[in-house]
Amino acid sequence: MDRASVFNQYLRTKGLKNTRQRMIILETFLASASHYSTEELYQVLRTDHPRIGYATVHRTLKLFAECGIATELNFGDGQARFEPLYTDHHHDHLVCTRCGKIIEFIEPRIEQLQREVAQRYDFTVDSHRHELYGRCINCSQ
Amino acid sequence: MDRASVFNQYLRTKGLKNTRQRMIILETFLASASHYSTEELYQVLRTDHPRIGYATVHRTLKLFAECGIATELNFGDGQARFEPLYTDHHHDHLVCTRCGKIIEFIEPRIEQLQREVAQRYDFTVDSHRHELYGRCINCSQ
DNA sequence: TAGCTTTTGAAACTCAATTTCATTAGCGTG
DNA sequence: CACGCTAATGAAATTGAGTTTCAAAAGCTA
Repeated sequence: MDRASVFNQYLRTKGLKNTRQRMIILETFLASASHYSTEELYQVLRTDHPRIGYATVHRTLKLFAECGIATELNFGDGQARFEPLYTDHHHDHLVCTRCGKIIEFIEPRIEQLQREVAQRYDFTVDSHRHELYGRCINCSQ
Repeated sequence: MDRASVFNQYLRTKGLKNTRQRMIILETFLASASHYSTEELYQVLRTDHPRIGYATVHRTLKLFAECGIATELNFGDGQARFEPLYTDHHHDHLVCTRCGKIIEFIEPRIEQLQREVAQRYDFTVDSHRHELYGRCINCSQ
């Protein structure tokens, strides 16, 4: 089932409504280069849909996270960011502190070690954050 | 060189002043169980030093981070937290989302894999964040 | 289509972080 | 030690992302 269907089904089961704004935001969000903050997505939407309000964008992104088609990220710049979630391959992030570029990486051995660590402390992990900050190849001199 | 000396030397080289407030905040911060938010440290200080203002606590914690004796953490609860930095053993965190308990863990094999990942993308790492969120042993049913 | 419920969007509000600014306090020099 | 300069302090104001409010508009179900 694709992410649009997941979202629509989530709306239906929760008794929420399938509105024009939500569909436009969903479409734009899924089509976009990911890692948008609310403000950034709002600015992108303004071009073609100037009547859609910031609060609606914000609430809709929260809904995406709730229903599992997006994850909320925070890279320490004081703005929450969202990315479409691909359930079939978990990844973490390299964040360039100069140009803002975000690189996704997959490293199953790290995931495995995380499970080991959690077990060591009798800890039940629900989620994790793992980001490396520094310079991407273009920004290192 | 201990952390108090590092801070004092930092003040001197930057032409900043060694004030009563800064010394009190430093002492309380180093003596404390770590991972204080600004607000929490401010509340602790209020007991014995009610004249020290919130802004001063905030500015002083930022100074600690600047001079390298503390690191700024963010566990997604909307408040920055600070912990005294021990340069001799880097660690990451397990964060209990129910009781707020914070467990520090060390796993050199994860550090090593991080270096591998960075190399894979020609990325120069300056810092990283790695936190596992879930339930500690007391909070899992 | 009616009637009920949710959504929208503008504006207001929240809350931590940060800045402002007049007063106070370090600190180097004479 | 006092002078004078500079930085620090603390109360209050400001910022900015996030969230809530509320009257009007729109979706949904019968």
